[in-house]
Amino acid sequence: MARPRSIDDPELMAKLSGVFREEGYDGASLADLARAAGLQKASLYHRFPGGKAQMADEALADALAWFADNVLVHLNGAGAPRARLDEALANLAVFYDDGRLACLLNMLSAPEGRKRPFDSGVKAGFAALTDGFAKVARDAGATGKSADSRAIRAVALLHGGLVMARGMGDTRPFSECLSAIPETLLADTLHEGDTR
Amino acid sequence: MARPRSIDDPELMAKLSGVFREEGYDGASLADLARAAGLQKASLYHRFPGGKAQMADEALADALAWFADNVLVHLNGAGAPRARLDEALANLAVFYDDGRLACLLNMLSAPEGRKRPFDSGVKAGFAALTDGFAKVARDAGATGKSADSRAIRAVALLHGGLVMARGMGDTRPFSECLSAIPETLLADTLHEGDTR
DNA sequence: GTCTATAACAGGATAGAC
DNA sequence: GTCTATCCTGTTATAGAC
Repeated sequence: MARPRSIDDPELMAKLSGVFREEGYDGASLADLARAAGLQKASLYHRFPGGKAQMADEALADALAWFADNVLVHLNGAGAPRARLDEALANLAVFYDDGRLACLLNMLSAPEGRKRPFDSGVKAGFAALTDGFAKVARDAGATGKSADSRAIRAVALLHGGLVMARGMGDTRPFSECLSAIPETLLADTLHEGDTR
Repeated sequence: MARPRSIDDPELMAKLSGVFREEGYDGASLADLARAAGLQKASLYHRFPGGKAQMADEALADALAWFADNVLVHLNGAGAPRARLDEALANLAVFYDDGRLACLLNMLSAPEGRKRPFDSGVKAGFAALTDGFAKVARDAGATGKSADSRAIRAVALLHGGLVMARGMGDTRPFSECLSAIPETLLADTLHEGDTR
């Protein structure tokens, strides 16, 4: 999506992503990133000539790729909508460590008109997830317009749950919101309070 | 809640809040804040001896006070649940400028264990809003446990909608999420797709 | 109370040795 | 490719005149 991606150490990217997810783009200093990576700042600049912006860029591309492989593939795949959705939600719970880890889409989208070329990646990430949820809703029988509405609400529940979990220092809001997503997307086939 | 609050220029606080909401805590430099306030950096330090942290602290206290006066007062007031909720949602739409302005609760909650004494304010803000929504749900007939779940989902919809709107540069997700809140809180009395 | 000026420091980024 | 050492800029913060 974003960059052709040369071969790079996945472990390194994971460490860098962790810093960005915890500190945000501005909050993450090169010292933080170097410490987490176990490298010197100059070494990071050898891997990322574009500096911090490139690190964030690749971290985002990495996350989007993981999303595509572990979440979207289920949402957009074949099979029963509810089963597909459960697979995707289970992997989302893993990705966000049950609400303990923030989302790069939120952490990298702060400033409005300024620099940051992340905007297109962030936008694409939200759109891809929304589309995936919408497909599940349509496959479950929702009309196109209703499916779109439900998908937006589902994405908002996911990210709102993450924001709440981080802000309150409590992962329960995230769990609550995740469990609300099936009802939100598939209300025709599920009744509130049923066996789940 | 946070500080006794000496008499301070509301206009100044509004300007500073705007910078924090747009740039985030780390992204907001003193130069940004001074420019927005129309003051010199040293003047800001005269008003806020505690520096940037105090500015953010007071901005948050300010926002919480506005919330209490314009949102919570309706949610926790008397009258028909739906009418109270509509009042609160209308004011929320104003506060967030229909999704164009981010929420301080999100912008100030980034780092986990670090410094930042905002955590208690952020937590209190989420809790107060959740409690207000829960009260509306209970008054509309929901059981205590169901009301709590619905309230968490409503808060998540609100903040998730804001995150989406900012990330996608489009206010429609925010509007969609706002309109989903009544259904979420009052599902017993409203059916999806009714006249609103 | 607000200004000009500046000190003290951290952050991002490079040079060059190995 | 990774290190040590360093530069330069922007940032936080303070001193002192008005």
